[in-house]
Amino acid sequence: MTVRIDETDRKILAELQRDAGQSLEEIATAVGSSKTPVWNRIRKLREAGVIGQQTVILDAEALGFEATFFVLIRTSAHEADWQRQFLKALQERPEVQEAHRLAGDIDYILKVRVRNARAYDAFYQALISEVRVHNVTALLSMEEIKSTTMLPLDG
Amino acid sequence: MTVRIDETDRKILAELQRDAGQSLEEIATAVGSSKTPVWNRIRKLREAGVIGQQTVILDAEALGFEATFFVLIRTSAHEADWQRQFLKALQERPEVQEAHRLAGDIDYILKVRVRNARAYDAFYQALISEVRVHNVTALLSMEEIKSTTMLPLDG
DNA sequence: GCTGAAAACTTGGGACA
DNA sequence: TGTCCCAAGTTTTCAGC
Repeated sequence: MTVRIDETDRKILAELQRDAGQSLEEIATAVGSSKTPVWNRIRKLREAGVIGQQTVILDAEALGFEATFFVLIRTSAHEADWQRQFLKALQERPEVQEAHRLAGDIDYILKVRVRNARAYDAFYQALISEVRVHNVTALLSMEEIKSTTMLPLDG
Repeated sequence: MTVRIDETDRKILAELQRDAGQSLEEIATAVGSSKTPVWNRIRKLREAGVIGQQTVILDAEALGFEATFFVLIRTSAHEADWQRQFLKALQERPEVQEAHRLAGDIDYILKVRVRNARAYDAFYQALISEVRVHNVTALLSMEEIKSTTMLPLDG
């Protein structure tokens, strides 16, 4: 499960994060190695699960997803059964882009991407009808200042 | 700037989101078309900026990024100059994966990914020394329940 | 705006230092 | 482990429908 990752692996991962569409040769040049060794490292990192999904970042606004909400949830129900149901509800709803269980006062935070405020309300009503929650605060994003999936691997 | 996107475009985008490493032929089959038309559509969508960065999702924990914080920021400074400086600070810090300006009571939310709690503290100290903020609440993630960049394009 | 095919490039793997 | 090289497959362009 744990993989030993050296400097070259880290450089390869940084290149792949930056642009996964590059040819093997470009990556090899960028990291100062050549095709076969780079290819073997990539294969190993993929097998180890360090490299996951290869995807494309789409322009959410251009596709009509104009509202992003961060939802802070407090609950009084802490039983295993409630939690299982809540997790299942989140996994099933594609408008939930992120969900984290938190330490402290607030129990969960969600990032919810929807077409408009009405679509958020529909989501909210569906959620609270499926699972009991104690208190919900929705924070509406006015402007996405920054959004990246890149990890800083160069340090 | 605005592109007309039809059903076929939407299917292509959904396929690319799901797996950007597929061959043109696989995508063409999946959407019920053939290589050349699919290729022309992809090119147009790329030019229009609907398709952005092509990347790879890495396993943050395997790479030693073990702490995620959501940071809620209230400020009393609403001058353009302060805002410019704050935005610049966020853009420059690679540990900030998301930053949104919010409507209402809380002014900004950040998602910050760091190696450990000490690294978060270093980030926090650096941030408050660069820009004046009124009130900061950090929410520590205990568990990433869900994380995706995919938009639900099938509806 | 599609089909089909040709040209250029890329991948994935084998033989060898 | 890395370098060189090849066959198979893929991308990109283009003429014709």
